[in-house]
Amino acid sequence: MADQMTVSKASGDFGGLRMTKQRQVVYDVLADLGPKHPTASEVFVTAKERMPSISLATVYNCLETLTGAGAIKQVNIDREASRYCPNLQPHAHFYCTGCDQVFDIGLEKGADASSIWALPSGCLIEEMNVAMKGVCGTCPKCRTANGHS
Amino acid sequence: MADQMTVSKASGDFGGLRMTKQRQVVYDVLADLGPKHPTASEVFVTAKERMPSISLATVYNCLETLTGAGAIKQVNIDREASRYCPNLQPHAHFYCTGCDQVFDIGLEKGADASSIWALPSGCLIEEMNVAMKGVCGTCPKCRTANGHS
DNA sequence: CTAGGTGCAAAAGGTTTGCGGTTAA
DNA sequence: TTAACCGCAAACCTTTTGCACCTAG
Repeated sequence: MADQMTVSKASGDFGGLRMTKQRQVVYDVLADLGPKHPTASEVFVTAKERMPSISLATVYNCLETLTGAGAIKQVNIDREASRYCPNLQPHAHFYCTGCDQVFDIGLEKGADASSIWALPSGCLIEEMNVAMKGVCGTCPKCRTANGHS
Repeated sequence: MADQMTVSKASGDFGGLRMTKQRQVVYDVLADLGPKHPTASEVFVTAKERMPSISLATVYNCLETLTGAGAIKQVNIDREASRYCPNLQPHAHFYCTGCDQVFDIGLEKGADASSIWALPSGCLIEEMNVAMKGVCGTCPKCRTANGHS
């Protein structure tokens, strides 16, 4: 049972990052929207409901800062707008073309995402990004797409 | 020994695709620039040397069409401009921050890129994209970056 | 108090599109 | 012949930036 208390990380605890109200709101929105993997614009919409004065540029700035601080992750799928993800575990992203949603996909027990690749010796991976596309087969739209009438 | 005669794929053989001079030039440029993983702009520069009348929009259109036909692959690393790749084998891309190059990374013998992920049952992968970032450790710049004076 | 963050508006960069003329099949 | 494609320029969308004001520490 993973910790569900991610609604509001203790203020001022992002590795010495100066915690402004805007950054807190942006982080909280992302934690609340959690598995929706919202884009910057989508974060902006919800953030503006909670803090009407916030600007889109600030949302971008906050997302970049939080990403740099390692508090969140940026997710790029194709050329679409970046999405953001509060899940810090190593995982892949699966974009379902049926329901237009993004799912986090964890590693199989004991699996290692880098050992399957024939890396030239000396290569040092600092970051790996795995994005999949397909149909999830469980959502209503996908069942239809899969021919379950 | 893989077939190296990729300089110019027989005209009109991209799965029934209408083969225009522009598409042929774009494909040839990509095949020639091969492992450089050029961006659309870079393809445009070389294509224009061979066919001065070609336009950037056409290069984009051709790259998109060729990608759709499965003749080439589009490679997205972070938010940078898309790169294109004539290598149709399953492989990952490694971007070296030291020498600013992109390398193709093949799978280890017998490895399977999807089986390491704990996919919900019913999930059907149609496409997988693996991008890594780091230092390759072999180019001069990387050796410097790695502290080899 | 002040370094750093914010809001705004404008710019940048990559990519797509609309349209009249052109061309492969 | 003609549906599909090209070249051009303008539009589009996401993201970044410059600058004056504001605020957390």
